[in-house]
Amino acid sequence: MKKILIVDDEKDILEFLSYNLKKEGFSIYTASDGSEGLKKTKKIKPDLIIVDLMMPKMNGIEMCENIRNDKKLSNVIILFLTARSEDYTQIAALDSGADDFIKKPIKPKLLISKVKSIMRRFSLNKNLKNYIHKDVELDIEKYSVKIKGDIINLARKEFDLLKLLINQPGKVYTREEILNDVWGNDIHVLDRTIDVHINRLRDKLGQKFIETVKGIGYKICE
Amino acid sequence: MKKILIVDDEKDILEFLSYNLKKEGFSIYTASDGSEGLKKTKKIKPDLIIVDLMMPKMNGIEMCENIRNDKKLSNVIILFLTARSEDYTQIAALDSGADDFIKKPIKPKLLISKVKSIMRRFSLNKNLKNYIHKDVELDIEKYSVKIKGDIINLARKEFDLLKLLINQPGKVYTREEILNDVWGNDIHVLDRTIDVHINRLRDKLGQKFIETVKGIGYKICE
DNA sequence: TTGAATGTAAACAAATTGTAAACAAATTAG
DNA sequence: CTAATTTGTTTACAATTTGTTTACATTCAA
Repeated sequence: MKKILIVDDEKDILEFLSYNLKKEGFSIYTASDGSEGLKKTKKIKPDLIIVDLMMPKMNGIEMCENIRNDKKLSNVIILFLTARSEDYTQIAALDSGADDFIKKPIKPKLLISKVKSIMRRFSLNKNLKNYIHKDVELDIEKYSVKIKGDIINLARKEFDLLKLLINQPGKVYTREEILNDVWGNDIHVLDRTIDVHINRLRDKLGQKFIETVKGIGYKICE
Repeated sequence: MKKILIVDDEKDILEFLSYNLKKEGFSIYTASDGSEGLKKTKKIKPDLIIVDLMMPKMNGIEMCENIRNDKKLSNVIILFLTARSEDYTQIAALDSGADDFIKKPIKPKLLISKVKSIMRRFSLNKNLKNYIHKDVELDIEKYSVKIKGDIINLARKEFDLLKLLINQPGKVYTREEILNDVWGNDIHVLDRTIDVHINRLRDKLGQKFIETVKGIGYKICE
């Protein structure tokens, strides 16, 4: 289910948006200012954020810039909510990395079709809790992996790596992507470390489960 | 360089938009109605299309639906140009697959930051583009190439080379262009290396897929 | 016909990856 | 707390793949 984080200091608006979007089957999370919004973004990893431009503590633009500078979060879609439609404000917001605007007063139908339209456009990141591909079954909450029903033991890094790859079987993940996602962008580790973990995963999952794309990276066989 | 196609029946607006976007370094193409717009979209493969909602022959929504239904074109960004901001119209347009709106009267600064913003957003996803030409299907994300549905294995340079050529079937790419694009302008490699890779591609894709233009370079047969 | 451009196979060079083992760090058990 | 165990990282080297050059054959247009 798609997760939407709504960030606004006006309670009325939070409730209004929550109600309308929940009806459409989205998972709704809320925050009442930019810094809380940023924290929740990191924690929840929503698919889309609706954020008001003017808020106390940290305004929408700052929050947006913060998110865009974090590689782990950079794929989230950001919609700005704005009472004013002054060009100056819009330009600053767009430059900070916002994807689109919703203008107040908010019209439910327009809101929903805008959200759906932009979601469709970016609908690549699944945030499922369990992944099943071929004989391999991955339970994120339990941190466990089964092959044909039998539980096998994976070390944490092996698990995280598998979790990333299994997200989109067939998609090639570059070593850079893997490092960013599994290790984080500020941790320094050699590329070859990935290869070693891939090797260990292969020992445990079978040699044919993960495929090498030479010069690029690794992917899970479809 | 990013290519933008502008579709509008009013000459003034075409010129106004062209002028402002050219200044920003975009390659601008124009069309004066939906059906011409659709033809040029297929030919030019722009990165972004700005299209007026109301036009003779084929209106913006029809054009948009046509483009979204064509697998080969489905990655283009579409911005609607609209005089009125009626909800009904907007919703209809969004359902047709538009990515955003620009309202008349157009303010240059706002237009440019909107275009840049959405370009930036989508350039993150540019790797998701797929190319299909004749029996050959190229999936950038999966780094895989299919011929009549069968996956074949290409080395990295072969893949990059094919990716370039298939971008515009029929267009002749000079060796210089190929070197710049596939190898980069600071890497020194003999021209003949290209010929060898072309030769290997032909072995894998069939002899008739890539055509030699003697004294100039190579192109993919239309 | 002739010469430059291209096709092509093979030789050679460079790069990438697999893998085992050593080493380091973190975690767990006692 | 310390030792044992597990997990994570680096390293070294072999195997393999990929990339480039070379040499000679062939083609095509002037």
